[in-house]
This record gives sequence, C-alpha cells and structure tokens, in this order.
Amino acid sequence: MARAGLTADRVTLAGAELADEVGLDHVTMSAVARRLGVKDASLYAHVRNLEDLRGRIALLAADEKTIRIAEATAGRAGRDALVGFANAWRKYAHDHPGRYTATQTPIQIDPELLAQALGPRRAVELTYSMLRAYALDEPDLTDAVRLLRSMIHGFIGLEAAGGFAHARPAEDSWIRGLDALHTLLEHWPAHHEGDPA
Amino acid sequence: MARAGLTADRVTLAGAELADEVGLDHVTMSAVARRLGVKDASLYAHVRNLEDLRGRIALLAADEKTIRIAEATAGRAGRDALVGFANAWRKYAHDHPGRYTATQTPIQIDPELLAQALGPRRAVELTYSMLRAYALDEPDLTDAVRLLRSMIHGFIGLEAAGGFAHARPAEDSWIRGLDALHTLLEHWPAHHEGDPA
DNA sequence: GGTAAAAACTAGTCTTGTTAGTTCTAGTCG
DNA sequence: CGACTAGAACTAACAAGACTAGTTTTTACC
Repeated sequence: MARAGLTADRVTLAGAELADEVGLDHVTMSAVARRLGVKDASLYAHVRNLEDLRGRIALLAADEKTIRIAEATAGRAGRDALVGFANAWRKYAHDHPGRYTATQTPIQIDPELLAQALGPRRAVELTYSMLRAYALDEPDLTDAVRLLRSMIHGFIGLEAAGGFAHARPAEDSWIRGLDALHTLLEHWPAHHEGDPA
Repeated sequence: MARAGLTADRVTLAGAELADEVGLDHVTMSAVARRLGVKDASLYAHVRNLEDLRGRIALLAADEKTIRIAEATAGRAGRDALVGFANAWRKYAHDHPGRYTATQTPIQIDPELLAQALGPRRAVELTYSMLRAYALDEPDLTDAVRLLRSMIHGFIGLEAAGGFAHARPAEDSWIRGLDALHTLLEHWPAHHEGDPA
C-alpha cells in the first residue's frame, strides 16, 4: 500500500542489478518485483513487458559503457587511447556481465526509446574520433571502426563463453591483440586493385 | 501411444530447428514436444531439462560449424584458407542463427557430454593448422588464433545485434577486414621490449 | 476538504517447466 | 507361442511465471 516510488528507471536498474547477479535469463518480472518489494503486476505500469525491460537494460548498459569509455579516452590519443578504449569496454563487460549480455540480443528495442538513448550513437562517435589519430580515410575508417569493435566484442564474448582454454592467460592475448591492432591501424593495407569493395 | 522413436539426438535436432525459426529463447520444452507430436513430459526421458537441451543444441552447432569450416579450408592455404574459414563460419551463423546463439551461452554444459563432443576441440585445431602458413611461433600463434576468432565471432555478433548502421554494407567491411587481418598475420608485430606478455 | 490521475493492489487466466506414478510396447527368453 | 522386462510415452498434478482486468489507495492540486 505504501507507495514504493517506482519509475521505469528504477525498475530497469533493479532488473540490471539482478541480471548481474543471477544472469540475464533469470531476470523475471516476479524476481524484479520481489527485489523491489512490490507485486508483479505493479511493474506493468512502468514497463511494457519483459521484453521491453530487457531492452531497457540493454540501453542502460550501452549508456554506462559509453560513459566509461569516454572517461578512459579523454585527453588521450593513438595507442593510449586505443588501449584505454578497449580496456574500459572489457572491464565494463566483466563488471556487469548481465547488463552486457542484454546488449547482445538482436534489436527489438522500442524505436521511440532507442531514439532518445544517446549511448549507442555516442559510442560509435567516440570510436570514430579515437581512430582519427590513425589518419584513415573513408571508407577505410568505417571498416577499421567495425574491425576494432568486432575484435573487442568478440574477445569478450569468447572469454565469457569459456572459449579460451586455460593454456595461455587470456589477459596476455588481450594485450598482444591490442598491440597487433595498433600496428594494423598504423599500416592499414591499401586496396588490392580489382577489389570492388 | 504409438511410439514416436525419440532419441536425445532427435529431440536436440527438433530444438535446433525451432531455434533457427523462432529464436533460441522461444525454444521451450512444450514447443519442442508439440513439434515432435509428443507430450512435454516424454522429452524428459531423453534430455535432462531445458538447460541441458540448450547445451546439446550448442554442441550440435559447434559440430556442424566445424564440419563446414573443415570443408571450406581443405586443400587451401594462406589467404584462401583464411577467407574460406571466415566465410564458412559467418555463413553458418547466418544459416542457423538460433543454433549459433546457443553457442554463446556461458558454458554450463554437462562435462560428460562435452567430453565426447569433437566439434569445439577440432575447431581450435583447424584454426591452428590454418594459421601455420603464416609462420608464427608460440605464444604469438595462440594470440593470433584468439584474435582471429574474436574478430570473426564479434563481427557476427554485432551484425546480428544491428550494430552496423546502414551507411556502408557490412559485407564490404567484412571483406576488407579479412584483408587487413591477412596482412596483419603476415606482418605480426614483434614484442615491444619491456612487455612482459 | 474534494477531486482526479496515476500507483499499487487483488484476483484470476494461461503457459511453461518439472516430477511422480502409470500404461503400453518391443523385443527376449523360456 | 506366451510371459517378462526395460524403457518409451502417457496422465495427472503442482509451482512459477507472464500478463490482464478491475479495484483500491495515494498524492498533489484546486
């Protein structure tokens, strides 16, 4: 009866915390309601349904991740910026595994909600501006951005899925991978003649 | 009453097909049972529970993917092998999105089941042997393998999540990314002195 | 103090996951 | 050929969850 002061954001946050604790697919409406000391049905005043909630968690994660990356790359350039960028991204995924997996679901997010979310857009901008130091021209710049993001995202995903057998510490491969990426960006290969792309 | 001839493999296959059609997280015991013309409870004779079923789908996917990659790289070397390898991987993910996403779940697969599955192990071996043409020594070889896998896996993931805005076709970035990867592998950077890794 | 919007609730439906216990079926052995 | 058994599939049942409709607060404003 006492009003709990719910808002869409508070529900989302509770869901996000839960996701980090027990895994995204154990985030149920009931569990979130319990955590907030509220009945399940009450949540539906703030969030359309479970799918919507997941989408909101994903957007929250994107925002938070972007902020961390922005902090980590501020005032840096070249290799420093690259390393800061990648490490911030990876650390976010480690700190918030549940939120991060929410990011990976094929987009079915409410377009209206997506429009007012800065995170994803700003993340892309950050990547572009970080890579400007490497003096790439379009379309190479876009390709490089996508390669960079793919590598980081993929590494995190494989790491989480247990894809790296115990032999060599993932950490070491990560560092060397960034090294390699850095030199690749410094010597981005020219088009082979005959390649249409 | 008529015996349906269920086996763990047939249940897994039905689950996999369903996953590709409606998405992995709409794969329910009930839905699989319906598809097989059987009651839900009957499935539990062949599969421990839903989580187990998902694990089996993941292993099936790993096996299938490995086979495709093996075919695509057989008798090839260098850039040809690299491109064949990556394209086979990506094509499998496109052809079987549901199965592929099953692959990404943090490992909680029955160890006993995992032990007798060749797919994952063989996939790693294939990657190593494919990269031998590039004449890398350990630990660089392992780092390169991981970088390669990360890039491919990450690209697929971002693509599926709608991470690439419409501007430039993902396909073009993919091709150029493989180009870049190829030259990177040919000129893998030496250690910076002072780097412990 | 009265009122209206919205917050939270109660109650109920439907679907799903899972277990326990039962019946049927196929092949095996006397 | 008929009894026997392993296990395949079933029925029944329960708990938990997603979601809806309708009802009771609560709050803030007039």
